[in-house]
Amino acid sequence: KGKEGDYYTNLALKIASREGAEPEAVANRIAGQIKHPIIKRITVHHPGFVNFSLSEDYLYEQMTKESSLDIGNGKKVLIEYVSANPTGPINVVSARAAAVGDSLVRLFRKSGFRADAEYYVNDVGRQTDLLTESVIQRKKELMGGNAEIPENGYHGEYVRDIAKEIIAQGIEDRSAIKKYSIDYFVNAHKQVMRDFGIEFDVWTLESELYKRGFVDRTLQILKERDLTYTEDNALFFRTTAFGDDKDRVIITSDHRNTYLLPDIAYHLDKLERRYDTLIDIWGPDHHGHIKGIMGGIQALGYPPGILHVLIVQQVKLKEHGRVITMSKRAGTFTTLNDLLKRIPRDVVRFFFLMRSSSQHLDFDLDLALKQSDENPVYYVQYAHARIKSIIRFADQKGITLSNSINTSLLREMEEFGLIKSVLKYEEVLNDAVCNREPYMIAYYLIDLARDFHSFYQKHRVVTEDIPLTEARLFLISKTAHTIKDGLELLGVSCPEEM
RNA sequence: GCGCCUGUAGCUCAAUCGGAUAGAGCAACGGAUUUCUAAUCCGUAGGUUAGGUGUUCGAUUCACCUCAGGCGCGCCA
Repeated sequence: KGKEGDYYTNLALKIASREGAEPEAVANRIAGQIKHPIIKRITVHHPGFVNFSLSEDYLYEQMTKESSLDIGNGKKVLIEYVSANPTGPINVVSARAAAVGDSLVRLFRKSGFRADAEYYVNDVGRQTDLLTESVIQRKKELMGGNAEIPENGYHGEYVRDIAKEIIAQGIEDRSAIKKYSIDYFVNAHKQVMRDFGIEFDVWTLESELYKRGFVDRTLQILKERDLTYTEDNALFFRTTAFGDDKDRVIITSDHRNTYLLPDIAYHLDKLERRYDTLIDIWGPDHHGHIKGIMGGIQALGYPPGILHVLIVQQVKLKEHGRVITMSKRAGTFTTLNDLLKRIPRDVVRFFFLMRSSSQHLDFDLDLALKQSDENPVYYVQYAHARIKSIIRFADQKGITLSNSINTSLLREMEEFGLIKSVLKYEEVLNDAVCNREPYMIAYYLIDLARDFHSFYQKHRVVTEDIPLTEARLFLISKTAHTIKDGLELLGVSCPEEM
């Protein structure tokens, strides 16, 4: 999009600088050589930009075509996200990752990929042991004893809730308590994901990877390829061979696996399921693990480019102009559950997707609660509801869309604005998928809604002029359809009336 | 100390591979509706892009330095 015209290129400036030529002369030569029916006008501007304006006939013609994007060619993509540990509730960063991940799955599917959504459950290891011990201590406390919560144990109120249930059900055995505690959270996570409108295709348990031998196989491969060594009684994986700044421990001196070994095994499992691309969505505290996993992928013989790790940045909750502090230690962090209790799902989704996921996000609770023009999600939804209302009105008048719409009756400035905005959708989809950034859709929808509202303010749709009415009805139904499609990609509902 | 993210209008954020006069929303101010939804529209104002140096036709964007905020640097996940 240029300052003038619909598209621009800086090609002349690039050529001129390489050839030592005069930019505007190059631009003029380019402009002089391009002739195409879809281009109405080409202009050259200082210092050497070439601007293209599309012809009206081309725009009219495009309006009558169904838009679709197929850049995936049926390639398989696996998007793994949230994967919160079954040792506590889902926090706001994971909630944001949930919104982003789900939207990406929808985006990839929309653009011709075969995309699966996956959730990984770390149901093995020290954290689950700590949870188990914390529950046992709370149980002891509830039965009249003193709780001795271990160092780095879990202090949240939910630990007490689990202990109560365990007492009520008479569960005594440690391993049974462990299973009960993990199941408690896995089920809770499944439920809150459903409440958030997200269905995962696959839930993979870490314990299953052990059972199916993936962890042993991974270790064997690393050893065979001479990528491990023992130091201080611990087994190291030579990640420095793949550009890491230090090697990583995979088996501790007291013979426990660190997270890294099963994580690499998990990626082996994913890769053997024959995906063309893997996408992992992680929180900001995990960026240090990228090199370890990338090293693992390469050690297993796969190109590093097959995996894309997206770091979703942190979320700051704000209320009454103040930041709500989250303290894990005190067990007072805000969860996705809490958020959904207070704020409509559509708003939570839209707010998380309104910003680039690689940027820090301020979540303003006061604004989210407002059902007014300050809240952009309603702005977009309202445009759709307004259009539907007009279509109902036209219907009452007996005007419905015929097969012979004359789109060339649309000649007003606001009409062209809206036409171009609608036609831009395909490009926006492409950008959003290629950049893996759903916020581009959200931005676009706000723009599209604005273009519609501007048009609406200036021109009446339903008039005595039937051919024009039909052309405008066609334009706005196309707009409504696009809004609905876009909101679906964000996982936001699209009401018929408001 | 090292690494990653961030710093753009009062606030929250855009700005495509380095491109044109840095754009939106909210807040502020001034207007608009006898007709299809005012959860709307139009206008005004608001900027040393944290600061500095460099690279070049051109820097919010790239490099280096300084300042400020966040996160990570465990044989936890």
